[in-house]
Amino acid sequence: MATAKNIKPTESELEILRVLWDKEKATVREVHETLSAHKDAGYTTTLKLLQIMFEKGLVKRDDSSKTHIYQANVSKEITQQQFMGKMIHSLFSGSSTQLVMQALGHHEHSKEELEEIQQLLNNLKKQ
Amino acid sequence: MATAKNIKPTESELEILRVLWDKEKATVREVHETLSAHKDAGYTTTLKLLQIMFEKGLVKRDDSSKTHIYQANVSKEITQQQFMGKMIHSLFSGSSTQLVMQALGHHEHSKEELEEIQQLLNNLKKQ
DNA sequence: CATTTGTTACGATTATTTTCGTAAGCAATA
DNA sequence: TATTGCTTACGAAAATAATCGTAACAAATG
Repeated sequence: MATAKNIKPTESELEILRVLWDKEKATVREVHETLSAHKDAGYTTTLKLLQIMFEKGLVKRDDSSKTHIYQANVSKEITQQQFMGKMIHSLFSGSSTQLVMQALGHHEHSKEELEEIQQLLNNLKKQ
Repeated sequence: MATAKNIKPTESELEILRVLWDKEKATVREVHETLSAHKDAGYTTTLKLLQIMFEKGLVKRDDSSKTHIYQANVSKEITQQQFMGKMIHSLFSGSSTQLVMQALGHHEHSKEELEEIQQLLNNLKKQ
């Protein structure tokens, strides 16, 4: 089971993916140590989850040495898009504009960030 | 169990909330009929779900007549914010700006919509 | 009045997700 | 060599979510 397109990671799987996206490569222990900061589950729980994710193709691993080394097998960008799509559909009646307005209106954005958004907006308007 | 702040609706519950947000008030049958369009589950499944949601405070109901009339008890806006917050945290490293850019970049927006966003952006820049 | 139809209540089953306990193996080290 | 520590594998329990079957009842209808 090499690649896993359109497989939706569960909540816990997402937490692990976040660690892997951040670290690029990691052992079970490293992942578990990182998660431990704000969650408490046993080591074997993390291990099992990674094994399941491997089955699904969400991660790949190098098992050439005793201690396996894991790596994400789905990109952060694709996963973001997947979840965004789902969210737009289920909470914003399919309108990504509504979602954008919501996010803009209800969260803090620095001057620099607003400018960054303005740039992108300008580009889009040119089309 | 009157109000249910910070209770996260499940996938199925969200589907039902969508119907209720749209219809304002509805009987179990109406909800079920609507869902039937793109999902197939038995009538009692929808009923049970609505009963559970009532327990949790996600919906309220008028049971003065035999056929109960349900109504959402959490607003679409609050729910949107909840999910957005979760998403920003779990997939965009806490940056709502990144989320906005993603949504702007990867989805279609009409000229009118872009203008609408520009308006909001202008307002934000004034602060 | 008897029957059919539509409704709620609710226990129970099934499916999915999360968690953990235990076994087995290997490698470092006492 | 024996022990200790860290690792994977894996079955199974616990927790959560979704589904349905059946009973009970009331209102409409024949």
